[in-house]
Amino acid sequence: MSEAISNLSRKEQVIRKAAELFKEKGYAAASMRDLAHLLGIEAASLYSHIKSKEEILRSLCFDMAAEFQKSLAEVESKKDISASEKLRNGIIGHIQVMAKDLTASAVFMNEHRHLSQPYLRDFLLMRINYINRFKSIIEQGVQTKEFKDSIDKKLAVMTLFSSLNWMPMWYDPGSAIDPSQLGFQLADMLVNGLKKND
Amino acid sequence: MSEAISNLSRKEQVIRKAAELFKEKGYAAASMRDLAHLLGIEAASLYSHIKSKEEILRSLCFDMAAEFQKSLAEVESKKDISASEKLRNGIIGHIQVMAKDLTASAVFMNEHRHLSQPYLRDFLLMRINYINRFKSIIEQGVQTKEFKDSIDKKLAVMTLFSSLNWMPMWYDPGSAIDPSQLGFQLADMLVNGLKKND
DNA sequence: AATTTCAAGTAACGAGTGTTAGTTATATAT
DNA sequence: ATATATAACTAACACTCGTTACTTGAAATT
Repeated sequence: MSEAISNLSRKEQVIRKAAELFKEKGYAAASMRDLAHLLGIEAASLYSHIKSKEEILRSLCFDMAAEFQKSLAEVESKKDISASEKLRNGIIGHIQVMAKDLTASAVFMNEHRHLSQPYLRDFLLMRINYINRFKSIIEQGVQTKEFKDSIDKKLAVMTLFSSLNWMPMWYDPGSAIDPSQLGFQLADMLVNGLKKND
Repeated sequence: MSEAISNLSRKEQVIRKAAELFKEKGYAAASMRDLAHLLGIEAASLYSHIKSKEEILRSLCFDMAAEFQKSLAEVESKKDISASEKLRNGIIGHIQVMAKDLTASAVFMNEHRHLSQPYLRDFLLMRINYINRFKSIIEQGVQTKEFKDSIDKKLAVMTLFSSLNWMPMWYDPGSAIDPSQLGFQLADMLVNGLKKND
């Protein structure tokens, strides 16, 4: 079935262009005719490759979610590691997943709310689960007294996620700082703060 | 002209409801018929109070922008204050402005891109200006050696803004932590980090 | 009591939406 | 050479969109 392969290839072209469009204009404001025009075809022709507009969004959101999941599971699997090291690795992993596809990451973050049920519910459950696993790492760090106990844990974890999730909106992959440095510095800033600690 | 006052009053009711709707569904996905239904009137009746859908968005975005502007100007006006104290005050001020209207803040952050030209251009220029003024505070802190010079300044300021700007998405005003504590802790976390510094 | 203002209503417009049905030209496989 | 699969096309559907023109009943002002 070599059809399947080449079909997938063209389908992925459509999905990637859609990601760019969704990132730029937002899912709701992006029309299928816009997307078709970007690809140089007619709107109806898109349906040779995809089932619906929302199928594109689903595929973008859930593929990213799976990659985040995988990255965090790998960090969690390593035993005998301090909480701050675990947190650092989690942050770096998250950044690396995003850096592999900044466009899809932006869609994942900003457009997931346009998923219909039951997909939206599933998505949000996965997301809460992911956040809670980071929260556990922070709580572990508080217990081992690596981290302050003065800071609200929900605040801490949401601040962390806010910082991570907005990265695709401003990060320029052609800039001086590369993704692995970015992850490292971001982790340092969140764990150690801006202030000199001497 | 008592008409102006009562008209403004009803107009503001419309705008506030619109803010809720825009926050929940996004500007593009929110229809004037949705908004009218929430207010218990017909869609066409909205136009007794507002000129267009986008006028609502403009008013939400630029009113918030003015408040942020005012808050930062006040912080900047205080002389003989360390960079970290200035940054802390800037963060607390920003959070307080947001906390006064979480719904409008969410729209300000997420929906401004649906402004048409030339409003979008104006908005983005104001925003860059605001960000750069925070960046100046950070640079000042690096010069006085309060802050590390190892961290990329763009990264630092964008991380800061990401944290601030996502707050309206998760903060529950009925929760244990109140807005002024939130601002204080957020500032502490970003300046000093999660780690204990002893 | 007469007039004006306010906030709503009805009806409809032109344009744009996602999507379907059915067709066709080109490239590939048999 | 023939059959198949791919990727496009045209035409159209039912629907929703923001908005305008005009009207109406109630409240406030004179």
